[in-house]
Amino acid sequence: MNESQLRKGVLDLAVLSILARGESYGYELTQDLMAAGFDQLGDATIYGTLRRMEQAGWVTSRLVPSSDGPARKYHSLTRAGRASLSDGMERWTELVASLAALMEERR
Amino acid sequence: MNESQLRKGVLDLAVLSILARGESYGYELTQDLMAAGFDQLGDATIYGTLRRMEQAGWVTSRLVPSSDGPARKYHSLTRAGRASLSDGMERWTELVASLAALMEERR
DNA sequence: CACAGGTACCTTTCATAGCACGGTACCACC
DNA sequence: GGTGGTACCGTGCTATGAAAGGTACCTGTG
Repeated sequence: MNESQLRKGVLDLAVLSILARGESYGYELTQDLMAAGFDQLGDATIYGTLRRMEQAGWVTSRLVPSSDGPARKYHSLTRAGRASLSDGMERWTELVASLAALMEERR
Repeated sequence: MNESQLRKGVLDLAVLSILARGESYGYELTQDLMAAGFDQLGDATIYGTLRRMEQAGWVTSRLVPSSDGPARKYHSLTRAGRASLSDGMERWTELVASLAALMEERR
């Protein structure tokens, strides 16, 4: 059970949560997530996640040129993305509760 | 983000937690887990998990014939399995905290 | 000017885990 | 003898996190 397996699926929730605070771009998201405790997070993981989310209609993106570096691709939540976040948070909470119950009973 | 993705990695923790209460077998584990809130859990998932755990040295198994049904394969935690559970619980707690922080800040 | 380093994005490829599906086999009961 | 519950297993599919590599922009510094 390596760390990466634990992260599976949870990462979507983390990204959606950050985007719910306002638009962001891949590089910044990676930094934010690592600062939030998601260690050893490769940037390719985030870019893949964002691409999937855009295909699913959860986020939209716009390319914004920058004068002091490469262009940034800003992503914002759509209505569907917000719905998915609510839904995911609910199931996440249930999962946490289920596991907490199991771990509590252990001796 | 389907339910099964959320479960990735988490299932190991759930199985280890149950086994920490005492030995059990695949079929019973499946029942217990579904009762605990892990809906739509296929039995193949559990058998695969147990097989991986045995290969990893986290559990041992013994086949016990039954007079009122097929033989059962009982699994118990090894010392390494117990260590893995402790470790996993710690990282799980951290992950839950990280995500809680992210979800809280959302508007 | 060359080049290192930070920023920012992307693609290809791989390993893994959950799951659907199908199969085997034992036992009890009607 | 057929149905239903118990109990196990193998094969193939799919999604996803991650490694590895590549491109390109800009700001220093030598």
